[in-house]
Amino acid sequence: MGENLPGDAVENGKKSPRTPKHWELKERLAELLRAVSPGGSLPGERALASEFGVSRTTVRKALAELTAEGRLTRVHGSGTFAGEGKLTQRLQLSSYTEDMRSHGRRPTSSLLDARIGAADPELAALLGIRSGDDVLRLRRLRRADGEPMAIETSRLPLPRFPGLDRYVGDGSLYGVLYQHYGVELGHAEETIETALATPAEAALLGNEAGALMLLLSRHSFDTDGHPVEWVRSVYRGDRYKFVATLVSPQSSDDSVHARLER
Amino acid sequence: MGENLPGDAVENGKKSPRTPKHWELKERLAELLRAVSPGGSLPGERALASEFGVSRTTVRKALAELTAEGRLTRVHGSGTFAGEGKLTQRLQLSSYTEDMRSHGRRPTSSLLDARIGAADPELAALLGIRSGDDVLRLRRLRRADGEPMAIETSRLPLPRFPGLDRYVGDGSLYGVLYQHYGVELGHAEETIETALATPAEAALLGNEAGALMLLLSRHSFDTDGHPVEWVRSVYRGDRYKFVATLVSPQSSDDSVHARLER
DNA sequence: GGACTTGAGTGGTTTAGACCATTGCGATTA
DNA sequence: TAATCGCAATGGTCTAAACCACTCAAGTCC
Repeated sequence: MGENLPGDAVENGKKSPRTPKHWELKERLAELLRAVSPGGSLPGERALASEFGVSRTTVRKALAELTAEGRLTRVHGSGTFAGEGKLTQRLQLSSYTEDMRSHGRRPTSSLLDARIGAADPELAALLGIRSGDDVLRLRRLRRADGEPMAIETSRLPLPRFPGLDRYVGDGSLYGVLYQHYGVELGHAEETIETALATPAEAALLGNEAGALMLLLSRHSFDTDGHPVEWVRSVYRGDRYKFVATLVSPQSSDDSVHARLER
Repeated sequence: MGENLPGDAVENGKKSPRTPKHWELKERLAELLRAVSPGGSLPGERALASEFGVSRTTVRKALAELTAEGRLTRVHGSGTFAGEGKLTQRLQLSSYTEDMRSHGRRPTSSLLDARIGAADPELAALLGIRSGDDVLRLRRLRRADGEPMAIETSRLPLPRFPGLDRYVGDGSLYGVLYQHYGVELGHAEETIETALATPAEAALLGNEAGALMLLLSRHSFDTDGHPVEWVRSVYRGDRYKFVATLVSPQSSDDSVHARLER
């Protein structure tokens, strides 16, 4: 369609619709992929390279993008398979466990390690303790139907929850906080951004190093407004999607439509 | 074709510390990068390759990841430069314009095109109209301090907003809806996931094809609960970060800590 | 039967080199 | 002076080839 781009970069009398080979190949593979049901296998890289008359490097670049988009799953030594789409996670102060169950998934969670260390100044400020105070660091691996989905690293202020390290396990952390300390969560501040998997994360997630990830940071407070935890979670970008329900800041006065202006 | 589901293998115990060269190089480059102020330049690919004794391909792979993380900016024909960190956008029913202003940024928005087309069944359902009804499609390019940040594609039901296509421009769409139709936004459902830039999007954003993107889909309703728009936005993953404030579903009864269980 | 070995096939990493496209600047020219 | 040209440097794409690491099943051995 005619796209008139006002003052944009369309000078150069010779505008080449430069389309890299690997991109064109990607679209042809996507086409080919539509005929494959989830879990089905694709030809090997070498076969694709000779079939489409390109080098294996180019095939790999196209496959890499399809993989990053979650449309392919690749298993070293085994093959390339059609992906299975994304799960969604509600952006609210609710339970991973419940969210997954409501999607008909079987959620599990395992504690990777629990360590006590000293808070640096930044972390101390976040947790409302003094620099150098003890902090409990928990790392959990979350799965859905047995498939690794996310790595969650929580940090909690031990001075506020003495003995907490003796209570934690594979079960509910929030349950422990409630039963032993009477603490309930009130609100949290959460940020979402993109990231790439580190080799260690990739190994745990059955993912590839450098894979697309969604990085969530959550700063939770109890019902009295005191900080409870600082959490950093990495979710597989090829399998996850977050959902939020947004509500208009106020009912109706003059300022509303100004605040909603776009 | 494969019958079994791949990718469920999770090893434990023996883990060869296999560290690819490009990853090790990436960390060394990150170190080198700390000594460079934002906007400063790095040596060329060929220079780095010979300096670190690796091939240019390996250098490019390391640089590609750093770029995807927003820590580098690369300009074809010019060089490689240190990045400038991410902006944040509040996840609420507020204005892009106001958000940017509150961060001291100068936001601008330009209308790329406005077209009228027929709704397919799915879109019609989302917008509360009949399949085949007219839909106004708006594409906007959003910038901060002149730098392209996002492409936003909105779709609105024309039967509900007759003549809307004559009112829209570079200005506030929500303002137009309020002034001409008395419509204010009530709530919206928003999903966030990762995506890769298409060549067209990349060209508009001054980005690279295949770059990391945050894909936002928003379904907005007015204060009466009627659908107003369906928006699909792609934000630069290397420059953007989203923030949400989460509130505990309800005050206090027995079910609360159960719902908060993790 | 059960445990082990082996090897073919797969994806993963790395190399060296060629060529293309864009940029920016210095030298040249009108 | 001002515009243009040329060219070197930069990043982008692509190839061909080698080797590594992992998987899986067929074959072998006890």
